[in-house]
Amino acid sequence: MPELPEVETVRRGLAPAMEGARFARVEARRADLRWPLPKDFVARLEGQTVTGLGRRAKYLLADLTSGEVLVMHLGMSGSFRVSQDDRRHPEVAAKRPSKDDHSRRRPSRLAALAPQGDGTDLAAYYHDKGRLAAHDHVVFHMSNGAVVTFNDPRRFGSMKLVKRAEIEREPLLRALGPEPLGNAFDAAMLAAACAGKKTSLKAALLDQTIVAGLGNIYVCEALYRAHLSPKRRASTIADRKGAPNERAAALVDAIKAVLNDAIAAGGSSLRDHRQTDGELGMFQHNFRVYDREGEACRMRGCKGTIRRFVQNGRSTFWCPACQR
DNA sequence: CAAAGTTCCTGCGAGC
DNA sequence: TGCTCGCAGGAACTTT
Repeated sequence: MPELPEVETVRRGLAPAMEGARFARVEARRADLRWPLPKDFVARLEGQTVTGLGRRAKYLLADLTSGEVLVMHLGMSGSFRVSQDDRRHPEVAAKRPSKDDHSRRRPSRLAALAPQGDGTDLAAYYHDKGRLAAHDHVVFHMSNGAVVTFNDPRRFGSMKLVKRAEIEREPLLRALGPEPLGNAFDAAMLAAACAGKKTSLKAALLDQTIVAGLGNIYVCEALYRAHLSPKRRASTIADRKGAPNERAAALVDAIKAVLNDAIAAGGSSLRDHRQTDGELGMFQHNFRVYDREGEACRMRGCKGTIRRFVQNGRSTFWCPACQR
């Protein structure tokens, strides 16, 4: 699923559920996502409060009171879902008593687990396998009643705990290029990074060490908006000294515009991406080339047709008529 | 069949 | 010529 706009959409959805809340209980239902979770993963999370939820490129970063950072990546098919366990509120639970309600079956466990009275003691309420779906690998039961569930069929996603003080040295983050929506990302920077590159412009934009957060969809869309061919050599957006030309400026503007548009639309929903409330992202309806092979180019004055070809093992969609 | 991502490995060319 | 070194491209991971 997830490129920068989808991850940012997820971050915004998770923030109200997680920031300022404590991990009352954590379930690691699979020990292996992309890599094995640390053996003490649950212990290092439970009891910690999330002081902030940030994003770097396609990574989500949850700062914890322990001084560690929970680094999360959605891979290709990962998604987070936030639900509210209303049974933790006695007045709500009382309105609909049920013989099947797990909370009624566990009074003794509840009492045994009730050291604090603000959520931790109610953790037993949350355990409800009937609510879990296939590929729900990690579940965060927050002290505010929010239940945050990580689902990832392909398990290319990952979670890792890193000390805040060592975050700059973290291998996953260390080599990342600038944020495409940040001030550091401009025509001069992009041109300098592409100067001397023998690879294609498309491959350069997918290279997370040049600019961090773009993926296959938004690279295709940005190149289209900038009228630049994905086959063009990356070095041709710079002059011989590495200074930016007009192509670099157009490309930077196109990248920022398409990412901002996509974030405003809640990201793109193809197979797996959902906003954390389960709503679909909407930006897929605004794709101009991605997955539009054979359709007429919609660029003003262009009579071209959108084509697809495989580049570095991945589908590239473009208009050969207006992208040069 | 092809898929929104990242890491690891191999092969090639440049340069010493 | 031969040997590094770095870059570019491809495979692998997994499930639907």
